[in-house]
Amino acid sequence: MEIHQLEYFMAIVDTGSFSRAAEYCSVAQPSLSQQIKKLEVEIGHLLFDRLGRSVVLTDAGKMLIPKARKILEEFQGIKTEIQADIHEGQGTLAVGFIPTVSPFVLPSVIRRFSQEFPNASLEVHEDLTEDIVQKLVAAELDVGITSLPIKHKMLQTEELLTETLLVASSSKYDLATRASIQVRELDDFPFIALNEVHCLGEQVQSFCYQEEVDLNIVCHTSQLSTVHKCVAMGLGVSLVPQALALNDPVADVAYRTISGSLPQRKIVATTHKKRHRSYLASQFIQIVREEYPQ
Amino acid sequence: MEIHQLEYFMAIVDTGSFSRAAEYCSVAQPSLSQQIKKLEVEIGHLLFDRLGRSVVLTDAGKMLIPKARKILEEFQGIKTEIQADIHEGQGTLAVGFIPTVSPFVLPSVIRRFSQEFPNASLEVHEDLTEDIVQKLVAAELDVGITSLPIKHKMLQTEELLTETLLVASSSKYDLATRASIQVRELDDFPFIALNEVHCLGEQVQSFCYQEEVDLNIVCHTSQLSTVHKCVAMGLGVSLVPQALALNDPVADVAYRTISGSLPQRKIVATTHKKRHRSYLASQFIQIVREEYPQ
DNA sequence: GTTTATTATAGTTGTTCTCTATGAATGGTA
DNA sequence: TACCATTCATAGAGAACAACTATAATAAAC
Repeated sequence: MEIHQLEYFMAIVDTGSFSRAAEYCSVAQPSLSQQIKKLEVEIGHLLFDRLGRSVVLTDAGKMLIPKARKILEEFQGIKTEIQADIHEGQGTLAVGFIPTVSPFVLPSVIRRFSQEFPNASLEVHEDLTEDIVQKLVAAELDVGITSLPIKHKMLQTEELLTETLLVASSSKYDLATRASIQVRELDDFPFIALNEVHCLGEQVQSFCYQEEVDLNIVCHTSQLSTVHKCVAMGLGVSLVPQALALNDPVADVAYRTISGSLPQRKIVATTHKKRHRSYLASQFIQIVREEYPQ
Repeated sequence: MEIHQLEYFMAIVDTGSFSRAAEYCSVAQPSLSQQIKKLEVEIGHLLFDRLGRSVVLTDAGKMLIPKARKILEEFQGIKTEIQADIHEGQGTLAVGFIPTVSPFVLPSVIRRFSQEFPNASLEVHEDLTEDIVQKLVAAELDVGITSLPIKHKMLQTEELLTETLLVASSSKYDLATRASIQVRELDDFPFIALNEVHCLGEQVQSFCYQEEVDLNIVCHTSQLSTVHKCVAMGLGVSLVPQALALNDPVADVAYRTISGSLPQRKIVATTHKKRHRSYLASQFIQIVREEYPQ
């Protein structure tokens, strides 16, 4: 049973004749006769009685009408419905954020995305870079908001912004009031370090290694907010993302730029090279770009 | 867009791979790839992202799933549903009776038919032979219960029974008590004639013409029941179908057989030669055969 | 790096749908 | 009655399309 056979059938029903139906369907009349015959054989009943001058439906034919009409309508609808669904932002989107980014952007991004695409279903994961990479490769995530470097050969990155790392220091230390801060000076103060499972922790460490600064680490913690609190309590200084300073500034803490070689991280949208980037994904990335505190 | 394309699509969705889907559908994998590509082109969106090792649905693909599933289910159902409908007596049947038959058979036939085929839709027409013939030819009726002759070359008849016409006479006339009645004797009594628009009226007339009986007609009426009442009132005698005597006997009327050449009419089921006789039609004819008073 | 698994591409084969031409039958008309 | 017009069915040729085989390209696993 084929679609065009049902189309021919309904054309005959509507026009009341094989010839007129053939014209309506833009095929030769014998083709139509042949296809109807095939349909009749498959269904096991005659659909029409051929009276020579006219054709009339058999009971089986009458029973086929509503079923054929329904299927044809649905067929008709498929293409346009999918276009419409995509156009009106239907769809699902699974995104991942690294924990050193999500607190500052997730709330506003989710709010805007939900407003702009109320029909979409958004699924947000907060994971370490490694897990995000793995999920992107496995297509469990559509977009990952991470920081460079992303090394997997199946993934591609699109730069969103370059975020400066600021020295955060409570007023307890004179760093907070220094006119300019050199990297080398960091080892004069106790340092609150983020655990290296975070890419940010790794980045700070490698930055200091490059700059030949031997940090005086007094505390390792696995959450950036804990680092922040420790700094606020005057337990030490740290290097924190600019977004933290912009988003959650604490009264007694100064956020200062380092002179000379600037510690930075690149925030990127990571996607699978081989996967088609959906409209929702593109829009989501654009929203992150716009909502990222700068 | 074709059915098999949707089948291939769903097979890939279910198996998670082109290769496994190809095996499942018993086609070569390239055929499947090709058909999916055609489907994607027609819909205007990729349905799957090919990641090499695995394939994952795009948004468009996800949207297609419920629609494809629905259509395939309906397609699956069509054939069996029509078989089932026919088997359980679904369908419509339009039948016609001539007025000189319907009073005696219609009620019991309709009752039995409705009991045996509660899902069927029965449409009963009561018409003169001429109209029944015309409607049968135009396929407005499926079966006509008429009396011979039926002359139209597009129609065929199936004999149900041969019905004897009886002399009906009230006790007012000695016909009622005569041991045997000869045709010739009919002209000794006033005769109540049925109008010749009825085939029965025509048949009585031609019978008498053949037998060279010159009827003494005192009344023409267009309803058999009126004839009957006139006879009961003693206005005259008449020739009436046996079924009338069996079904609606009146106390003071005798129904006698004519000796010698017997006036008869053949009751037949008339159908269109070129039309398929439906199960319901066959069953209906059988019911009429069984329920006809004899 | 090699192997295995998977999809895409190319070219050929085979099926099937469509077409033209013609036949058969009905219904109306001279 | 005979003829003409209309309509559906049949037959055979051609075209379109889907299937196949073989092979390439790619990614994941060892």
